[in-house]
Amino acid sequence: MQKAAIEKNNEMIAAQLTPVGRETVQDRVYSELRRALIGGLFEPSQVLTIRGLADALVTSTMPVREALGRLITEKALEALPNRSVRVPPITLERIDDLLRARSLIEGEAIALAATRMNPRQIASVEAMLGEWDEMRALKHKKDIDREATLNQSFHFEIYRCCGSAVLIPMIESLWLQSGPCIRVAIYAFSDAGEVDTAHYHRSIVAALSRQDAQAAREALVADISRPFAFLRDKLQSTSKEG
Amino acid sequence: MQKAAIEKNNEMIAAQLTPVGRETVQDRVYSELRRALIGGLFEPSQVLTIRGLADALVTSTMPVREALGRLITEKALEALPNRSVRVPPITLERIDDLLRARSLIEGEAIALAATRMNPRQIASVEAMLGEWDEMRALKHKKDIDREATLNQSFHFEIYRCCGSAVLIPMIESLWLQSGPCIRVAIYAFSDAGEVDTAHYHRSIVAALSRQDAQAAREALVADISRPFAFLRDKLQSTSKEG
DNA sequence: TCAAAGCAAGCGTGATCACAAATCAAATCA
DNA sequence: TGATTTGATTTGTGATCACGCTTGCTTTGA
Repeated sequence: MQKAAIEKNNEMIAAQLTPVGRETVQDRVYSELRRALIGGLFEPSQVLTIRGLADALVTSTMPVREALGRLITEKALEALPNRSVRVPPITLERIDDLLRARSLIEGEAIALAATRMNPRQIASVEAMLGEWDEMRALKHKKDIDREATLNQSFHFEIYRCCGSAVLIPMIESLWLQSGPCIRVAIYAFSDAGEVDTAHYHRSIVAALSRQDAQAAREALVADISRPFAFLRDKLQSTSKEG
Repeated sequence: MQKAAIEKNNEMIAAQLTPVGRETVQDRVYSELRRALIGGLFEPSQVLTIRGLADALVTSTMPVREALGRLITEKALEALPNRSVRVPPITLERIDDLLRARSLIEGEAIALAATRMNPRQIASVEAMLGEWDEMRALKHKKDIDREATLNQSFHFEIYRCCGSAVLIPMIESLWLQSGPCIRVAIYAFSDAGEVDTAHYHRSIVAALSRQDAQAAREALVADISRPFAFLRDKLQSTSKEG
């Protein structure tokens, strides 16, 4: 019986190769649409069609319609009575509603994380802060996409430490819902002049490293409130004009 | 121009007829699976197949697969790496996780509702309490399904008053996730002898009627903690035996 | 000239088929 | 006898087609 030898050979092969994964087309479509939504590539109130997306993503309609259905159930998209689907429009009530929910849930997640993060994990998110500064130093403005991605990684790296398999998907859903709104605010930001966003993130990391759950929660709420407050003002002024 | 006459005739017709609705097969399948999940008709860890459900619901596979996909994204079902889908199993961590999330979010919802409910709405949920007592008086035990339905109506009637279009879908998702777990506990309840559940609901209504948000939150948390705590003890004792 | 009817293109929905992966059972070999 | 392999059945996934609804434009009639 050369069972052991075969086993060893397989292990050698396994060490060289990297798993190819079994992602379905539907999963890729779903991920791509999520990315687009969080990244603000779609405008609020924009209507999406199955065939149009299928053409753009170079697949058939089948994976797209299932991905759209999933995004509708998590309120990232909206099903109109006409049976067409669109990106939810921005309203003042919705902005306040989203901010309240995010403060509540992400606040709880970071408070939990503050009591559970080990030094290794804290060092990891602290390192992201440095990477951030480098990027900012190099190209004074621009590259909003890269900054947004980094911001997302920063937040979820922390949230993952809260140890809740229930809260994290909810937070993802909230980011999905607020993505299109936030992006509108961010773009307006970069026109209106930069604000020191790094300051908030430093406060968060500082609170985490001394395991101060309450301070972490407050710093986080201040961080996520910023774009919402900006968007709120912008919306109110435009509605006055109209 | 007999426009006014035509208009009047149309109104008369509309008064007689009731809208026929435009629910798709997929929607019906989704609702039915939701009902089954919250009602605990499926056991934890039970595997569901598309064709099996399609046969049981007397449709084709298409509406079922889309409904399953939607339920998977809201974590009401679980996609295994084998690509089969099952009802999520019960674990101690999951129970604590769900209870924490529900206390947080439903607690916030009821606190908001406490400040916003008008006398009309309060009277409505108070009336449900009476209906409850009647049912309980008639058939001493039994009819758990009816009681569960009433309980669900009671809670969501309150939550709807919180005025948040973001929180309510999240609460629905949480009920969906905890449905199978809760049902296991409820059935064990009715064996172990009834507890006075009406007491908690009276406390909730009392707090709401004097607009005491904090008391309402505490009464609610006590109410939803009960089956979770019971289930928790049951799980711990069985794991000791095994 | 303008509103209403009619028509055509586009869309979502559901059914069916083809294919590949997984599962289970019988058959095979050591 | 017990582990392995082989083959048949079942399952999920994706593509395609047919049907009915919606929408926008043209045409018709007053």
